[in-house]
Amino acid sequence: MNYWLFKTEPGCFSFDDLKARPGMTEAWDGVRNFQARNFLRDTVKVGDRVLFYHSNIAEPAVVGLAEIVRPGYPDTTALNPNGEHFDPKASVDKPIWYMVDVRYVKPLPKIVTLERIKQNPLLADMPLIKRSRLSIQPVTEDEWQIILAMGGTKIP
DNA sequence: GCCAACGTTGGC
DNA sequence: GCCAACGTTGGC
Repeated sequence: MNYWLFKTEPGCFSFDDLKARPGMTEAWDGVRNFQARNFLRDTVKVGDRVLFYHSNIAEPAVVGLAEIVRPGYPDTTALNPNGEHFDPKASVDKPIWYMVDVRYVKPLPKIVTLERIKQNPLLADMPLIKRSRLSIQPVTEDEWQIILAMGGTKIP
């Protein structure tokens, strides 16, 4: 069991967007960073837990929990020349980019803002603090427990 | 909207 | 393979 933090811009795809599809899963596509790609392709497994983080807004925060329901598979949005995630170097044989499928689990009763995370010395090693641009980040079990506690919930 | 951080590209 | 230029991310 691994824990992750997935970042998204809510104007593009928000936690409510995921919630709005009850019983369905969503493909986490469009990741175009090699380190994040490696996590999606090699490390993310079915059943892994995900902190859903909203970035690039006035109050960036972990807002809810999700779960991996399908491990890494080729991101076909890279093959669509009309899509915004098109990569001319990608092909069916060499997809380059990967995505996973996630499902909505539940919101945090109290969102955990970046500000609160930065104030907690136990969370100082999170990539969110020092490598804020990485969009798929591993989270330790301790960090997971702390953030859930700060969010007013327990392991789902 | 600004700008620092930093990942990627491409010339050499 | 180095490194300057460039583009993007994301907090503020």
